[in-house]
Amino acid sequence: MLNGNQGRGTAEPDDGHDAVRHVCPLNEVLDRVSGKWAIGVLTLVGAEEVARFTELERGIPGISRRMLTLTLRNLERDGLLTRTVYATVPPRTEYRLTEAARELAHTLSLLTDWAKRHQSHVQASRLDYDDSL
Amino acid sequence: MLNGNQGRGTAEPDDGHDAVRHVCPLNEVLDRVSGKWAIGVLTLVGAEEVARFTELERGIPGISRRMLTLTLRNLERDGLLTRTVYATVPPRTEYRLTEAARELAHTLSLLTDWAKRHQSHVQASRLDYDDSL
DNA sequence: CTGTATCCGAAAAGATACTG
DNA sequence: CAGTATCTTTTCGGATACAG
Repeated sequence: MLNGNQGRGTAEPDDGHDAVRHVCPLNEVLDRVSGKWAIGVLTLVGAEEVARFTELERGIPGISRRMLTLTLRNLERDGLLTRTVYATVPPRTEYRLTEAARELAHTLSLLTDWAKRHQSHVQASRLDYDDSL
Repeated sequence: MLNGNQGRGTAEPDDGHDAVRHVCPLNEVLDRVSGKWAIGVLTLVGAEEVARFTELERGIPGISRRMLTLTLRNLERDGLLTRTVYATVPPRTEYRLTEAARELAHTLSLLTDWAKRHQSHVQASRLDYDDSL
């Protein structure tokens, strides 16, 4: 902890090169859920129980196919969701949260609570700060 | 929520341009604590109760002055820490967590718990995934 | 339908030098 | 001591085209 050089999350595959990582567990989690789309994907798959690619694409306005794929792959790699491919024509792929991801989602909801409790404080603080410039 | 186009955190000042933001509270929080150094700074200031600039610089190996400054400014702007400047020579600046930040830190510690509980699962999943490539 | 492959611009972070 | 200013590098994400 407090080791410095904590890598931030990325949607691109992670080589794990950054030698001084993997030390603070908290940054580890944050790496997993950071990235512009991870939370949205996690939340939607969780809400649907089981989700298909195009369904996610439609459910998350603004996401590109590339980013959806990248985000899904990273979450799968980290064991947060499973990917099941049916070799039919047309193909069908199903995504589901793992139990670990469901527990994570629960913990994250506590963070959401914090955000709701303090959102006016944060907003006011920003206005103050920006005005004082 | 699930609105798409959630901006990710940045250490650079945030203009708030990204029109479709500020909708999912969770992404709001994540924006605040993302950035490579935010958690480290938050944690160290919290541990010291009151911290000075150089103290933080020494306590967070690898951080540059620029990034320390940017990170501190963003946290201050969001009302997560206070900055008190004493116009002495040499100058002295003190940083403290706000109450909101202490509550945030507590919630984040629950995330850390998740990370510790699942870190072997995640690690194994990654090895599996990478092997299968 | 479920992806890949490329290329490109934007944004985050690092290096280095300078200052009240 | 506590920052700024500038420049460069690295990483992330968007756009577009193509494919099994």
